[in-house]
Amino acid sequence: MGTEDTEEAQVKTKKRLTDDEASNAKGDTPKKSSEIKTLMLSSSEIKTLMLSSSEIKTLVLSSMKEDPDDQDFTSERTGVKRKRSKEEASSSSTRKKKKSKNREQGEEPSAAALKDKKSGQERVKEVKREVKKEEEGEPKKMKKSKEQVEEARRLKIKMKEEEEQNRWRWWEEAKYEDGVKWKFLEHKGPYFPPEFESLPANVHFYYNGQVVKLSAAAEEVALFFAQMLDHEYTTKDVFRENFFNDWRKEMTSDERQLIQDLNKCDFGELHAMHKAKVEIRKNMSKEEKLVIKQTNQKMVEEYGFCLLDHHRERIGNFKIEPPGLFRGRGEHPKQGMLKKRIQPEDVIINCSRESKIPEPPAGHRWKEVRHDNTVTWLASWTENIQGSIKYIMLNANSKLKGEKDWEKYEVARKLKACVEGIRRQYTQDLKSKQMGTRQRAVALYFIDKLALRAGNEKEEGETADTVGCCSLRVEHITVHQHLDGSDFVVEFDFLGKDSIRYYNKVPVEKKVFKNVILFMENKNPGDELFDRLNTTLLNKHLSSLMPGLTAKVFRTYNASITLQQQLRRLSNKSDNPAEKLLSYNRANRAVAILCNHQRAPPKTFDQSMANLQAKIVARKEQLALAKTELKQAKKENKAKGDPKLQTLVERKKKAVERCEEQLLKMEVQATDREENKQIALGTSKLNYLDPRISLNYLDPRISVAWCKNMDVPLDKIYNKSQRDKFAWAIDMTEEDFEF
DNA sequence: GACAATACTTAGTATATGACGG
DNA sequence: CCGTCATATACTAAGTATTGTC
Repeated sequence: MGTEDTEEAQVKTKKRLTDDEASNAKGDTPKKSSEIKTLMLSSSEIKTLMLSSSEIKTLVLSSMKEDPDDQDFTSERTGVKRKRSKEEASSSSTRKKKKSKNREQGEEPSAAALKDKKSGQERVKEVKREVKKEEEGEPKKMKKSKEQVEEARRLKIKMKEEEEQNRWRWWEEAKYEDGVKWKFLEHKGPYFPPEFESLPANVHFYYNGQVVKLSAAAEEVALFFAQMLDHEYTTKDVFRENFFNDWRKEMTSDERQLIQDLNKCDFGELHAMHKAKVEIRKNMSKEEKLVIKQTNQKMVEEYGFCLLDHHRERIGNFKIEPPGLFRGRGEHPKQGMLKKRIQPEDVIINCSRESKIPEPPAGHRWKEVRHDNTVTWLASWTENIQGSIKYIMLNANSKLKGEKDWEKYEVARKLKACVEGIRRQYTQDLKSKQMGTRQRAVALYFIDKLALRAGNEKEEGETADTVGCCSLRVEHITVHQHLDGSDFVVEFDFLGKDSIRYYNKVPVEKKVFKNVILFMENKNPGDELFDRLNTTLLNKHLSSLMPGLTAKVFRTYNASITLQQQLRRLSNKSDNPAEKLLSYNRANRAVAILCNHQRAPPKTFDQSMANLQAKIVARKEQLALAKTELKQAKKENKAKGDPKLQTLVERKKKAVERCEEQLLKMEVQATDREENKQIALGTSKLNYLDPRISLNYLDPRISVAWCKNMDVPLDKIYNKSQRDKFAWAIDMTEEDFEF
């Protein structure tokens, strides 16, 4: 029901409230559109690993799972591991096992081996550099370069294999008992941002024209504001007021006495200093930048990983959020408030009882150290703006995140099996005598058909005024008996998550239409449309229809099923690679429209579009030239038959091919972007469709299977981190996979 | 049963990175 | 080799959903 409609891709207008009113143009759906992701992978794959001794140790440790006596693991932990290994052996028997064999042979990445690996990676880099030089160089050097290309390729493949071997294939292991997220967890604790350093003596703050030397606390907050001066944030009344209030709280009483009016504050020198610093950073020499890079890498090595059940896992956000001025989205009532510096005394650490407990920074202690293995976070603190809890958690490529993701798609697939029944039921419920049931039915209809979010209640005045399905108000809906040739049209206009506007005119079933009118009767614009319904009630009902079913599952289900259908409809095995990618991107776009995913347009959109067109023209010329050169070379070759000329012909041929390929690619890219813009501009002046975000809703196995079917290399579709994140799907998916 | 607390996913924006053309 | 630009990653706000508490 929902999906067919999405295929028609009704034009939807979306944008921020603050933007100009859209023209509500109901244009035709552009016939072509998509976005080519040019993926540059090679260099990221060849990341130079700075192996600290700690990493080597952890790697060695994790590789020694077959040799527990040698380690400081408790017998309990090793016992668990042994048991799981056995289970793994039996449970994975139905799956592909070829790759796991190396893992079981207990290959030990000794320090020496690791060093070797590192040098291998460096070699690849060197070879690549040289290859680059060669390509531009003399033809006679080609031979050598070919060898080196070959070597580089081999090394790359070897590294890939190595990485594959080191990967934790958790999806082949048995799951833990309910609620248990890990058996062993060790980490270094979060990384704290550097302390504030007072301003240099030659940088002044002025109040009412007079130099004022601020206390350190006040100075730090003043600098937060000064740094943002270029942003329009700082011109908003709410922002300024919130900032000024919180700033004054940080002042000494003398300062507070003096500084009473933000308009009399002159942050000019602080602002200039900040800009100068940014400039200096930008103009740093290569060497200086390298030093910074290496320092960062060391930091990642030390704080960016944890040890979870014998496996070294990347942490997603190991840094404590630095202090600053809160920037909410949309018309946030708390924008500009001071986000305070977090101290170790605010932080709760979570890890194994028997692990090495992280050391708090010198002179500090943790708020608490707990050992709760039913949660996935490593550290947490309470943030002062909303009073919500922030967590340090693992990277998306970790077991904990991956398993949850997988589970999510499995629930959505289960919904596929029973969605027809559920639709029949809510269609029935539209006629219910119970008001609550009817409201539930209409809400469900919207959630299913339009992929609306559930719409939890929010505390008024705490956040921007945004809504989802259950929290829609009368003012967000307009009903039209007839509109643009359709009957029973409901017009939605509200701000959703992140204050992104949702604007849509949808023809609905008559019963739905009548109900909406009924729900709106005798209500004020500010009243709730579904006054007898909330997300808890809705989800209670849903979970009674199918275990694990909640409102958001519909978004996952409808997005994934749409992608699958669109891919089947749009792509052909006989298409050329660029066309295949275009189809893939178009299918993704259909999902982005469904999910109302947008972003601010790049400031330089028009410029870059023009650039691309110019490039295409240039490439066309180049192609023409290459063709004539090829002809010329062929002619000469025929006449003389020189072997040298023969190779020249070959080269020219290659050049022509390369040109054609690139031209095709660029043209597809141009089409894609142009169409993206068309969709966006047909609906809103300021926002663009963002097909990338839909990733959260799309079962990666659909894409993996599609790649296999279409003979498209996976790295055309997923970049490195996406491939890491979806390793489970890439490993287990065959070409006959069906969502 | 309301409501607050908790945990975890989703999402847009800012910034870093690195490929590519000049 | 260097600047420009697109892409990748970092960051963190803003959602969803469940659980605990009174």
